[in-house]
Amino acid sequence: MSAQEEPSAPDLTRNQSLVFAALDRAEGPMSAYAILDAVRDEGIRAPQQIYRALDKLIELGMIHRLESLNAFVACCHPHPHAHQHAVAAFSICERCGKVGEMTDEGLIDRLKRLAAADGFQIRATTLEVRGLCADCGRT
Amino acid sequence: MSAQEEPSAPDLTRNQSLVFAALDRAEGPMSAYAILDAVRDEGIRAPQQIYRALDKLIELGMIHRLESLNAFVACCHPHPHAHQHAVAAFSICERCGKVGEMTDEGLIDRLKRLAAADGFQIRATTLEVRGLCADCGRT
DNA sequence: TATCTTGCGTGATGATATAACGTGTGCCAT
DNA sequence: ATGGCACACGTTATATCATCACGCAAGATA
Repeated sequence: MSAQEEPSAPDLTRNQSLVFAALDRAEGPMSAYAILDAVRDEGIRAPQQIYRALDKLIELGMIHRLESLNAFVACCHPHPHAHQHAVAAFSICERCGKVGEMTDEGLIDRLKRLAAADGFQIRATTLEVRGLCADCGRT
Repeated sequence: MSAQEEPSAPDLTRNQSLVFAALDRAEGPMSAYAILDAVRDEGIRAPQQIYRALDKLIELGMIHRLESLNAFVACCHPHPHAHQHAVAAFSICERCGKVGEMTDEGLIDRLKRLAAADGFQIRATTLEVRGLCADCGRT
């Protein structure tokens, strides 16, 4: 570990901050265009501005993309950036839309080994399950 | 298990057959519009016709959707339809585009348990890894 | 026959994502 | 200081992916 790690995320640009704030407020997944609507008042006008911010935030590990939803969520981890965060699995409730973020080192390990058996080197992982969350499962 | 299971897939409609054949020939993922281009000669003209066929083929388990690619692949399993097929994990090479289909019952089990710990009931699973395949990994 | 279901064909539209271009700003080696 | 570089920005246009809504036709079924 090297010396200076600010605990919070100071180095976001204005657009990146606005986009992250919108996602963070939402406490649920938002599409890029929903985010655009949410920040239009702050002077952002074009999809491209959103997508550029999203790319950066993903790179920083502050948000995740949900491929099966074409949407984005703020990462649930307490510390907003820096510090390696493990590959996450997402549970997406098809009834209420709530998204849970889960981590299981053993699961990831197993996946890595499965891929490695075919000589495949993993660079990124998408792990999403859809179904009913605890609340909705009670019917 | 009930009585009649034809070993092959006889009950596809014309459009469904054309779409499946295109995917099967390709031996790689195709977008819906790429499929459309591939079957335009056979009289198919509109996206809707493709998407309807894709929906049915997915329902039959003959093809898979790759969420992280917004594309589709023919299922690698020998038997084209009927007979329950396990949840699959896909490895997607970012260099050559090749897609591998892997299965690991233990992995799925672990995922199920992880979800169940939160009271989540799984109905569908997306499991895709991106990286370098064995060939491309040799640089 | 009357009705149901299922798939089809079509035109329009909605939703998601990127291309391509130029501008501005900070950095810093020359 | 000035020229080059890297990076984010703003904007227009366009590409790509997916669905809606309508009506028609054929086969099942009662």
